[in-house]
Amino acid sequence: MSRTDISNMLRDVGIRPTPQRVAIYEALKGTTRHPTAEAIYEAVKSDFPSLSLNTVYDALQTFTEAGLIRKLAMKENISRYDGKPAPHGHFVCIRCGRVEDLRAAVDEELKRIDLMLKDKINGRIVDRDYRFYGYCTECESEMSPYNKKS
Amino acid sequence: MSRTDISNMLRDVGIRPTPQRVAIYEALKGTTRHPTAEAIYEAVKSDFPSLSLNTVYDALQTFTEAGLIRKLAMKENISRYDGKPAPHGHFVCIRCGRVEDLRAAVDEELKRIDLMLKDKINGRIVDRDYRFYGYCTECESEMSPYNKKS
DNA sequence: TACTAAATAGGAATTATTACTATGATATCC
DNA sequence: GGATATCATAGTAATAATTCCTATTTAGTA
Repeated sequence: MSRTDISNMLRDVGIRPTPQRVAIYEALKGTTRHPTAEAIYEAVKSDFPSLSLNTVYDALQTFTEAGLIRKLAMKENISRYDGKPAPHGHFVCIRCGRVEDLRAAVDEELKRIDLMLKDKINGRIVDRDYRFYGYCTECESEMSPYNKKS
Repeated sequence: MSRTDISNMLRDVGIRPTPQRVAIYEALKGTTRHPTAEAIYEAVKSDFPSLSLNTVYDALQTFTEAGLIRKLAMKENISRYDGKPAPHGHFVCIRCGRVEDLRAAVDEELKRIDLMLKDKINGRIVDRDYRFYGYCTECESEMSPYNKKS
């Protein structure tokens, strides 16, 4: 998605496509790392030196309210952001902190589950986040008894 | 569960059962409101005036690490705590902020789903939180066109 | 009862996020 | 196309949840 495309898309949903916003959106879309506001700030700043962290927070909130991206609640109380607007699940490593999307196949299962549960839940659902916590494969191997650090 | 029972249980898992800790644990177990540290502090303080908020934070962390309770990540970046240690799902109202446990029947479905997904996920899972966001029934009725506030 | 290790509480420090505001850019209306 | 109103940016300061530090107290143990 080119910057022009992003620009048009933002205008379509009623968000004024400033250069900062386009760059912030582009940065978030270009990664699967679920970055923090700070990380996005650092990434965009390199080719946008005057950028303010406030602008990043403001843009992320604007995008979230428009449903273009989503805010992820993290136990460390530092928000992360996800460029994929459709509901999907996550795996969070409780050792290194990385946040991974679940594999597409798993997400398909979860979608089926949504339909199954929809009318068993009190209240009108507008979003969901199936979250798994554990040790990612990399941390698992680093923690292996044959590969202990300390 | 009496205070004596709590005391013994804490000792069993290697946590020194001080009066503060017992009262904090009791307060959290006695509610389904998923309170914040601050809320627990206020609740316990009434019959424990010398209590420090630090002690509440410390106790909650200790209990969480021991697997007795769980910490819930919230989008507002204010942690809430859940006295039920077993994995279960939540419904979060995006209007009033309340956090409800899912009905037992739904949790049963989710347990079955866990088994189904277990070996389709990379990494070793140690916990999960199926989270639905939406409007609780009370907020829905308050927002109804026949009952509009403003 | 004395000893040791850990818990408490108070204050200070940290830090993610928000609020405020002057300046600058963009869009709208004529 | 120019004047004007609206909105975005960026800087600073404010807010507030959580953590850090430390002297004092308490609980468990010999």
